[in-house]
Amino acid sequence: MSGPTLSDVADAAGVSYATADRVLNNRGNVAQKSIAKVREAVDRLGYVRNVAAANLSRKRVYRLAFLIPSGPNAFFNRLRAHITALAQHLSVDNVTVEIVDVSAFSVEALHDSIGQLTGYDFDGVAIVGLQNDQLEQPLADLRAHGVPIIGLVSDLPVALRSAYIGIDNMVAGRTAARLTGMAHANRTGAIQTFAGALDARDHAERLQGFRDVIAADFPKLSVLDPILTKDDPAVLYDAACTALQTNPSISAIYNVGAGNVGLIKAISEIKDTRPFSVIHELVEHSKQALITGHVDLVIDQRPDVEVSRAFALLRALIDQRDMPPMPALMPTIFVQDNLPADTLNDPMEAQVK
Amino acid sequence: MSGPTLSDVADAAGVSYATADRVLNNRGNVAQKSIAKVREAVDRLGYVRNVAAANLSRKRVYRLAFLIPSGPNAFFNRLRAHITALAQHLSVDNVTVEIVDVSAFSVEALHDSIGQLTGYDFDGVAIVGLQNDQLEQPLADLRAHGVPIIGLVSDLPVALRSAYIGIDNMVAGRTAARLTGMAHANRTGAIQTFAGALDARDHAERLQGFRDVIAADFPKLSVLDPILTKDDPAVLYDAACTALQTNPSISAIYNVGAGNVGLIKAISEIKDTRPFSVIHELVEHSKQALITGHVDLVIDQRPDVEVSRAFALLRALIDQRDMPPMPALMPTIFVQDNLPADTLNDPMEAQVK
DNA sequence: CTCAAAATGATAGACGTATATCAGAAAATG
DNA sequence: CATTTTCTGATATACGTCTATCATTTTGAG
Repeated sequence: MSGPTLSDVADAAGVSYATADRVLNNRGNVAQKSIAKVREAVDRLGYVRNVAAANLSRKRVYRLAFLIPSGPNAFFNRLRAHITALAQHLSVDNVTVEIVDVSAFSVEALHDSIGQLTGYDFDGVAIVGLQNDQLEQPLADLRAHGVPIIGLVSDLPVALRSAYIGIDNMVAGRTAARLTGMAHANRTGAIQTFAGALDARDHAERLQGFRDVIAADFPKLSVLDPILTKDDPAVLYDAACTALQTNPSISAIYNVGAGNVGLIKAISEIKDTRPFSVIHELVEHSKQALITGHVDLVIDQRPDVEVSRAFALLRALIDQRDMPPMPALMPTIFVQDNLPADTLNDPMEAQVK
Repeated sequence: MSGPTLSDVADAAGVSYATADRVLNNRGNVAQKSIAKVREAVDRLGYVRNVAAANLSRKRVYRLAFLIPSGPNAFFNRLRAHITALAQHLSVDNVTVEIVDVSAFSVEALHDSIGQLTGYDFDGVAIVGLQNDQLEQPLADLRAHGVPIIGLVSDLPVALRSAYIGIDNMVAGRTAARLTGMAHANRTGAIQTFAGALDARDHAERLQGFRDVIAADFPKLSVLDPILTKDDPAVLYDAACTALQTNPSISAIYNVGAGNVGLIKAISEIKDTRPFSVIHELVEHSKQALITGHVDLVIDQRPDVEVSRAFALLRALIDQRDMPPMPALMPTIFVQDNLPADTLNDPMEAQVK
């Protein structure tokens, strides 16, 4: 029924429990011959360590750290909220979480924060990363301490993390394009795009995916070059107002970045028919914009799913188990009708339910 | 660090471990006064039972049963596949699953199957249900045996199940309507609808949601009365061909039910521009239809998410824990660009073709 | 062959809970 | 008050693993 125990393995291998234990927890001082015998017995019997018993015995606690960009960005606040909410429920399983705030998009700050992690001994770390060589040193140090590292939302240098949890931004851009194209119903049009900065990899990828699909499948549409906004609502507001007044042929708007409060404000001030509008990340203000009809679509990366996966993955890595089945994350499309009911900006309120 | 133990609670309550244990596992033969003292101590110390230790001690196995409609329906095959896949990975946690096939949509068959569950002693049961009074008796029996019951995909009589996991079909219909409306870009049009049967609650609800949104927000569109198909691909094929030939004003198609193989075939045979097409449930053939461009949208209820929630929920119910945070399930929109990579194929599917 | 080093076996206590047994105390009954 | 009934406490064993200790055997080097 419930599988073989380590004693069974020891018996089958013809060694003592102590030796089998030495092999499994590689404590050293074991002859190669014995190691082989035990490994063979493990395979033959299909032994899997009873993690519950093991954790009970060694009073295991999973001390996890999440490095999240600080600042007013609503998406990261939502991410933070999901982390704390889930962490509270996982405290039953001896999981403790520390959220480390990192100055947004600063390589230096991230570098230092990762470096400091080595001091406290965390058992696993999830990082909203950057693709930058400067991060290699502290990451390698962390790894050397045997700490599993995963990239979250935005990837780290590939060689130095065990996994990445986040969406494929090219796919996100393609999805946005597909629906924008559909909404034109074979009419002609021009799509004004906005981005925070083009050296932000996710922004560039979304834009690329968007362009690819429009070019391939919607020849009557043209994609206007992105206006760069630094994700600043004020900049976005001004830019959107100007663009809309200057170019009456704009039939759609797509912002690959953040700062949507400004964009929504600009759209809400349009008197006649507004352009078809697509933005990213479902947060309180984008949700409201869907409901009030100022925006048509929100492409979301489901931070709740990402967070829950991050926890599961880190635990699996720490226990050195194999991972549960996890199909690739795909961007989710929200319209005003399939909005989740929960509040997105207030973690405390969400708890109450 | 890791919370108080039951011994701590006993001490705090001024009773013996044995008495504290009697209270927590309500073994009876304990004075009201003692019960109160223990309860108070539990609250005061914030004691939570260490489930891992408890399960270890009592060699707990979670024997779960899933009652799933049998037959060639691709969606339910996919559901089955997700159940077995996840079950395999949960075997580490002593979870065993039995999938009980039930003749599709037959109240009598479901009645009997539920009745038989009482014999084998399962620890928790998930049922793809029907809203029918006849089911109350066997469900009540099961409950009397202390077996948690949840409705999956399609709900059971509300009073007799602990929870329902599935999407709101009204929302699904509304979502379909919103996007169909968008795709008309303010043009006029007529939408031909299809349904398996209108006494199937999910079909009726989807249709209702669809109609509501079109009526409210897209006055230039009309919703044609549904053609009833019994979810039979052959019927659907014939009906779709006839409708499309007879009524050239059809600008869109929406099938709230199954049997899409037939519908897709009919659409693929159209020579000039095909109508905008929306169907439900991402399975291998609907995925292919998206890729080949015979269908524009697939509204999916994410059976993988449903299954994983079902497991988590059943375990929580069995352990009498409180549940992890679970925001309402919302229908997911797939276009050809945000398709999951994994194969949705399954053995049954091959036979149908 | 000798002696240290390396490897192995045997075993015990701990983790927190479940379950059972038995003796003894408190309460209810007449 | 005696007697049954109900309740309580004390204690032991088990679950599967980790960790540690100590004695013993095997191996390798000189």
